[in-house]
Amino acid sequence: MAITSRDVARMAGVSQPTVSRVLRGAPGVAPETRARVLSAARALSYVPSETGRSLATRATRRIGLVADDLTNPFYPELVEPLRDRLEQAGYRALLVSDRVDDPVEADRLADGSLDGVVLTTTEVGSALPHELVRRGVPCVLANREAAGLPADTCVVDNQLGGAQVAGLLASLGHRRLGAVFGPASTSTGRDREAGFRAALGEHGIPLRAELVRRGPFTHDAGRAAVGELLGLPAPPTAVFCANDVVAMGACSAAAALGVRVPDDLTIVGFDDIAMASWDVFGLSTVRGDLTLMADEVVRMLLARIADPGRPAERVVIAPALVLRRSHNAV
Amino acid sequence: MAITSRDVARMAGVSQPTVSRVLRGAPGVAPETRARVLSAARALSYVPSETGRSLATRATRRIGLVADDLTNPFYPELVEPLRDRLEQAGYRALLVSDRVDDPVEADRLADGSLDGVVLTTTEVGSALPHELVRRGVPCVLANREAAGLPADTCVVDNQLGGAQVAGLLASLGHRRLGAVFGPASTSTGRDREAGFRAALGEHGIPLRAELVRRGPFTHDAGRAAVGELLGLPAPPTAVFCANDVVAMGACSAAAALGVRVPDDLTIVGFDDIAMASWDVFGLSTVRGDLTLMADEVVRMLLARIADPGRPAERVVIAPALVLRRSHNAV
DNA sequence: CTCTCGATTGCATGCGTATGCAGAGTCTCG
DNA sequence: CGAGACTCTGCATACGCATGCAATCGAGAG
Repeated sequence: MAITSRDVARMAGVSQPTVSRVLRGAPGVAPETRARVLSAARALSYVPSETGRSLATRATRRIGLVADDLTNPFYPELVEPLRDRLEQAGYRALLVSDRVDDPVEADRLADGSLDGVVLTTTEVGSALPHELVRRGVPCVLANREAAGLPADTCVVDNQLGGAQVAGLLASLGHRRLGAVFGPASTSTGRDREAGFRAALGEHGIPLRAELVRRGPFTHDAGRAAVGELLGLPAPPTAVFCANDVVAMGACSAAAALGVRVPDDLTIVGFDDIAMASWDVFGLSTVRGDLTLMADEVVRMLLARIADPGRPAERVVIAPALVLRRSHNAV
Repeated sequence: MAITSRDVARMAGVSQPTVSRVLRGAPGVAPETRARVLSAARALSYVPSETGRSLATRATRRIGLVADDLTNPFYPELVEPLRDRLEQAGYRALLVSDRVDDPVEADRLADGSLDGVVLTTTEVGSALPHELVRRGVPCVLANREAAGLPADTCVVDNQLGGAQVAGLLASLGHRRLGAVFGPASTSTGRDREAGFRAALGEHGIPLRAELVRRGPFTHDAGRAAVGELLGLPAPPTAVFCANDVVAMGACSAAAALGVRVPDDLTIVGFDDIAMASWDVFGLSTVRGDLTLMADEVVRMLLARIADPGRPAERVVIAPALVLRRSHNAV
């Protein structure tokens, strides 16, 4: 059915291995032969079968990018530079969904169709990364980390980021703070909270339990949580949100209740996704350099593919406050 | 290195083909043998090689989803139901980037690593879909269509949607209309514009050239365009935007200039992405049922894989106005 | 003119799985 | 008790490409 290297060989009057050598640019082929093969290949629209090649070389030049929820705009923004870097390195990036609950997911990632995997939505208790490491699948954790896992990791310093927000709110004079933290099952949610709380403590600012909410990294969670906070008798003057999407939910809550941002309420997010800079939000937030993260992740992944036995690395990226218009002094 | 069916066979004391039969659930294997094989497979953490299987069966059970720009939230929302439906049908969905300019992209999609392709970001002049059809790669166009291409297609009735918006604005009494149309190189951009213009004509409402802008489907394009329109001596009272992201750019422009929505400016988008319902936007827009689109696309793709010679189908999905708070009567 | 060496190219085979076919038992029925 | 039917299982091979090794050819050296 499909055209194979044999068809090309027949047409060019050479053997199949010669076709293989020409198309891979292998040395030791006479220029005249090379030209004849290339011309035959073009005439037949021949495309080497990835399957055949993979079977023979035992490498697929494909990397799986595992992202749970693409409708969270953070992930496309992380996936994009990862894809670029991988492509530069001669690998194709394949986005696969993360059905953490599904035990066959590990099988799917370990079925030999991928040379490596980048996990971006690992949870603290996820079995997937352990499973992959156990099976010897080269694997890098990006964005989120898993405790006690000897795997290459690249994360933003979320604790420092949380502390930076605490410092900002303290310097603005806020004393009645609210927070919508992310899931404790994620290192991002946990670390941002820990850094925020610790730094608040250093500034001698309390964080009252009744002004703290917790939820998934979604707009609706932020909207519901901040809606509640704003309905309290003594609402907070500032809210730290687990990430930008949650912060936008906070903006929604404020908009719905007629609360002005930043006049009546300071909102700070985390991630600095592209939307954060839209005028309707003008969100003050914390930025981690995802391009740098992609660089490091790809570097580590390629190193591990080349040498599966190398010790695991952990790269931490410094965050930076991005000050826009959603914060105000008291 | 990796565990193969031979290893399992050796451990279970059977032949390799028997292992293959057991793991595929083929009939004609004694229950006792089946149990021994399964136990050996489990003990060895054996996962059948997708590559070997693909080579033997000449099918990969993988479908490529081609989406140009995942940072446009519309695409994740289309990709998600597509992925679900494909998975239900026993296929894996692989998101691949669309480098339309790159001529090797067609090769990558036709290298035998995919059983079929869904194109979501086709442009009118794209060579890719023609190339795929020519090479016999089963292929469905979703969301956007390409003229004169005998390929299965599923689109929203964009002309009707544009007409519905025109009707809405007319009924609200708007007479000084602005528009930010999408690229003429996309069927969505072109058809929405055509339907809008035609219906305006029927209502006897002019669309002045100086109030029309055109640009890509991005926030920044909408922001810039509407910023210009609002700066005119006689700005429009309503703007129809090519899609929701552009409409959100319009919201940004209004916010930046202190123009109130909908009091001073009516904004209508297209697509009804999830963000459109956020309180900060409350965007009135046009909805196409992407779940239905995914159903139809997958149905057509599977039918074509089963019978490559079948005639091409074209399914059109009816749009519906979604009225929120970004529109107002004059 | 013969020998050696290098440049090309073909041969044979392996990668891991699926499958048609044959062979070995087992069972049943006459 | 024998034969045909049926159930299992193994054998052989194909899928498309890559690669080690041998073979061939030509050219330059001696």
